[in-house]
Amino acid sequence: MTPSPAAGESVEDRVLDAAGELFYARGLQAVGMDAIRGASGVSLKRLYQLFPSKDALVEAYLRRRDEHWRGALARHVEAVPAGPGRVLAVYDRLGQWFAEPDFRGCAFVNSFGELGGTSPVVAGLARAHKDAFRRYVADLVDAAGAPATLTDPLVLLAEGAITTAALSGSAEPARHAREAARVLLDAVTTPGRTAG
Amino acid sequence: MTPSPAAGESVEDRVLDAAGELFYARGLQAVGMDAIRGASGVSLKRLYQLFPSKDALVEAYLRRRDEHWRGALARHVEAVPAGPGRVLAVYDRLGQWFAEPDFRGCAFVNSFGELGGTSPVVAGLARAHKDAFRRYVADLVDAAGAPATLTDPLVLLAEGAITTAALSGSAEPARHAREAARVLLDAVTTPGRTAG
DNA sequence: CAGCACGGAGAACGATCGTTCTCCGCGGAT
DNA sequence: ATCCGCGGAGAACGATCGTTCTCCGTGCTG
Repeated sequence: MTPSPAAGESVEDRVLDAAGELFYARGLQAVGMDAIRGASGVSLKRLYQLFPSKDALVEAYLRRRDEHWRGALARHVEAVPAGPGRVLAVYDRLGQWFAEPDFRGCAFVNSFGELGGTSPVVAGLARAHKDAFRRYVADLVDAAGAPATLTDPLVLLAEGAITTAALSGSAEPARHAREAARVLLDAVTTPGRTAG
Repeated sequence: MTPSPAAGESVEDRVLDAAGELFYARGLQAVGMDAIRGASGVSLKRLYQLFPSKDALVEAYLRRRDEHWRGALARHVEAVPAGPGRVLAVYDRLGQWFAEPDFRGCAFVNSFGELGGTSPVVAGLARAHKDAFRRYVADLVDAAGAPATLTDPLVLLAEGAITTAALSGSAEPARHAREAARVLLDAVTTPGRTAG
């Protein structure tokens, strides 16, 4: 039906690809609809036929980013054998991500910082993304036979690694988080003293 | 010299107080100079005499916030006896902060997410703030007699707690981070097995 | 070939924002 | 009492942006 001049992707995908790259690199408010038109090659008229407003495009961007990000994580994690190794694989995936040349932190944290105070939609999508990530880690912890109390510390390490990698421009935080996670897993497997 | 109608604070302080509250609550770009004029009661003409541009005001806001934030942390930490307890006191201070009614995450992370991709000044100030925090934690770790390798994991826990508390609207992450930090400190004090 | 619906390019419009300018009233000096 | 200069209120200006509209060329239908 609709001709696809670049590749086999639909016009909507081309728009979302271009918009996603720009939004992530420069921030939501800094990217105008005109820049998206230029990057996607889709006319303004068609843009507004596909998405009724910039807000709707931002929402679509965040929803798609959530899917893609969690999909890539799951694919990486599920390539390693079931067990505690899958928990550690989360940090390996983070390390891969941090090393990507255009990495600039978590799109949801960035969007929340920019618009979370004003836009309930953006705030809600960011919360939903983090909740889904936490649930995923909780499932991995459970499947590894580790106590559920480990979930929150492990999530905090991941979250801290993302922010620290973004600000410092280094992929090192992934290794630090992974090592700390291993210590936590060991500490709970081999109970030392539990001080008050 | 300059009359201070509200309290003993200078006009510059009144501006920075008002601008800081607005910038933090709504984001940098969402706050216009007119809103700052309204909130501070300082005329536009005087605003531009004190700060040559909005960018300069943003920079002054971030510099002052760095000072205040780290000052409050140091005051809290130094109220507890020297030793490992001071490391844990960091997370207690975070818990206090998270419970403040207008808490909305780290102002530097938020600003970086919004303008870090565009403004080298904002990116640099955010990096400097995080570096200073890391150095402070490193000093506490050192003073506690703990190995320096603990610094990075402890910082990741703190960073993750800040982000998670902001997104979830809960102060719980401070407790989780504190407990994980205690386990890490214990694990290194009482060496269990160190697997490869 | 004439008529027509569609889509693209980009102008137009209204709103907002950073920044500057104008106008006016007040307080101090002579 | 008159003049002067400072500061405030807010209009003005130029730029940008989201959104819509106009105009034109193109390809299909009879």
